[in-house]
Amino acid sequence: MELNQAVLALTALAQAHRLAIYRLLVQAGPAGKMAGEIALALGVPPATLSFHLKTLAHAGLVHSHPEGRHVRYTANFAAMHALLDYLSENCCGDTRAVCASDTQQTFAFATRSVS
Amino acid sequence: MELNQAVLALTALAQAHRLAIYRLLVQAGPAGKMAGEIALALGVPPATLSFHLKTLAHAGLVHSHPEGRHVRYTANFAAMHALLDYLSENCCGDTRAVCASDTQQTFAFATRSVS
DNA sequence: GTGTTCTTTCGATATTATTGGAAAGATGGA
DNA sequence: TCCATCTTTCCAATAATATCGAAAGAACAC
Repeated sequence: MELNQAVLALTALAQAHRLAIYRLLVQAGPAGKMAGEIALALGVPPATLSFHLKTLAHAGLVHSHPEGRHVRYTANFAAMHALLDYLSENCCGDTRAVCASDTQQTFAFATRSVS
Repeated sequence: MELNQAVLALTALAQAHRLAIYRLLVQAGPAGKMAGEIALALGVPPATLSFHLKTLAHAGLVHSHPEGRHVRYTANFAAMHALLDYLSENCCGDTRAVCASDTQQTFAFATRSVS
């Protein structure tokens, strides 16, 4: 992942409505949710919701699948995975022990299995 | 972590200069870097750099420690950890297998040890 | 076809963020 | 003290983003 793509994804998540939408889709799993279900769950006007969904989709964080006159939105888990890897890249110059000593917590997302 | 705090942190990271600064500090580890070193590494004018460092600090993503006339900035690893946990919270309604089946990759940051 | 439902686009407005020169504050050295 | 250095604040111009009513597009039911 490159910096500009990461900024795009982070910008998409850096807005209360969009973060709420994204989290809703993460929790929904691969089944995702219809645009209308999202609107109902979050109380966002249609035009506003559409604007934010478009932003999330453009950033690659969600996918949309038309189904009749509905549109199903799903979280793109691979994209989130790539973003998290990017944020932790070369953490502490890869001396993991140093990271761990910093905060009682391990900077553990550096230990995730990589694609 | 609550939504507004997460939005604050994501907003702080959603800007090319700030993301570059943050990654530099992550890679520097607990030793961090002086403001001047960051300016030199990234070629950002002093006033602009100060603005962005303040934004990152306000979001809790970095800490600042004055040392004489220099100021050392360090990444706050615990804050990043909390943000990542928030993003993956209740992933797929906690049926991890479903997440994994979505993309060949496990949504593995859900498996991290929690503070 | 006609009407209904779901979603998106249009457009105008309001709000917020970014930028960097110049000046000020604060520290250390001679 | 006086000067050089490091960082922040001030400020105003510029740019980007969020909002949502109204209209349009697209698909289903009858």
